[in-house]
Amino acid sequence: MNVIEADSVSLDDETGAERFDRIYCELRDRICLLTYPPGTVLSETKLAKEFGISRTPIRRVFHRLEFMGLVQIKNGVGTMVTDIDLKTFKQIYDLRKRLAEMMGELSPVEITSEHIETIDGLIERAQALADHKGAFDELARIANDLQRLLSDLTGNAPLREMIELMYYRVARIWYTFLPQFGWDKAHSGQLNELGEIRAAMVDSDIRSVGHYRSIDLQRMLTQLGRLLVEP
Amino acid sequence: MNVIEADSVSLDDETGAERFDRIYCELRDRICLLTYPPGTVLSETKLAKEFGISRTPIRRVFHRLEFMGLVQIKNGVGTMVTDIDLKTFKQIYDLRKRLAEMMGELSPVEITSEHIETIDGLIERAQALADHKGAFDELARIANDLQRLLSDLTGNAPLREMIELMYYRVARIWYTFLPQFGWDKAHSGQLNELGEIRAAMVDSDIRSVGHYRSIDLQRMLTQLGRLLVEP
DNA sequence: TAAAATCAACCTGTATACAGGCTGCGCAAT
DNA sequence: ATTGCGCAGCCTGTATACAGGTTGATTTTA
Repeated sequence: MNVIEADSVSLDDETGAERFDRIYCELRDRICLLTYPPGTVLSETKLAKEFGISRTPIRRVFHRLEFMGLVQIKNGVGTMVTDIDLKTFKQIYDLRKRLAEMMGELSPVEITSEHIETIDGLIERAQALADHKGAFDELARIANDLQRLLSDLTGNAPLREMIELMYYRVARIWYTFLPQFGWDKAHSGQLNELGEIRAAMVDSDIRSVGHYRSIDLQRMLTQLGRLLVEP
Repeated sequence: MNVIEADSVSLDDETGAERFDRIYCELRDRICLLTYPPGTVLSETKLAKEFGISRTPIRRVFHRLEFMGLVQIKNGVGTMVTDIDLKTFKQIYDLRKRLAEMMGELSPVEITSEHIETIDGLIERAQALADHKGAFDELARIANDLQRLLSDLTGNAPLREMIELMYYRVARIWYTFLPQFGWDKAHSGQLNELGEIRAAMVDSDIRSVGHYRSIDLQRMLTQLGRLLVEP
């Protein structure tokens, strides 16, 4: 009971902007983690009821998600989670590779011990998955958190916004392909990237951080291409 | 009277989405062409009256403009046209230089005779300004149209979106500085860029188009730096 | 039976009343 | 004269009724 009370009190305290962010992040994550897979129809009314508010603020969130490219709003039909064709997927990955390289070149920030601790935490979480074959959802969450860490290391604010935008636009598609790679490959691949990036971070070499990130995006594309050709 | 009738008929025919785009572009251009200079407070109610609609669709436009970084919405205060500090301005220009280079490298499109005709039209308009000292607004409109042409030449759709986003985010600031450069420098500079880009286009060399664009953005930064140091 | 019209049930879009936040003016107390 | 309070008038935020669009099942008709 106390927990519930404390929870509702903290919810009452939040401003309109904070609530907007909370609901926006919640829905974004549901889309990116495939709680709402591509094609899902979202209803303003139902979500308004779920969050205990009216349609108006939900509509605002929907329009932002549409701007991010995560949903498509159709009058009279509904708001649907978008899918991405392979051509666009590759275009975004090509772009992300370049943006990753730029991360270390445009106004880089100083790497602190906090950053190192954060990535150490991610590595620990990834290593802990060795005995949990098939925990793709935790793998995706770690990828989310790694992206957040890399955002912190991107000093050029507009560049950071774009990198995030492109990340969230394809995250769910990447997540869709993940199981097809097989658990071992996906798991070891993530551990590998985390290790490379950590090494670059302890050297305070943001340029290398971006470089490894770029390489890993290319690796993803290559593996995907192999997957699409062979079977 | 007939004109008014025809006008109102065409307005009645447009869908909600078309009206949204029309009003969005209208307000965006008013901001970029300094009809609403930075700091201007926009009122939902007044604009709703001006366009003959209710606050709701205007709010949608406002939220999009906020996402584009052109306005800031403050509860209880109003919706204000944003200003940009010099640090952010430089960050965006650094980013735009890189994006311009990428334009020719990521999935370039084929240059058609239509594209050539378009830039020839722009060059004509710019040359026609030789006898109109101080027509900075037409200079800005030509720059807008050039940006639109370059968008057409950008095959990578997400990259195109980003280039446009960053263009509109700083366009009004660039326009603010323009008169300080002096008419002759601003005018000849634009003619120069148009000529360079046209030459690259007739060679079907999009890579060079992007390169010249990048160079011109750097030139702008250099001139601005000189302006900020000397006086 | 097959095709066409109908309509009910859902969706988003719009208008509007009301709630809540911010600012600055004016008045009162010190 | 100055400081503080209160409130009017503006703003955006929210809830909600209604308008308009879309779809698909159902009924009607040839």
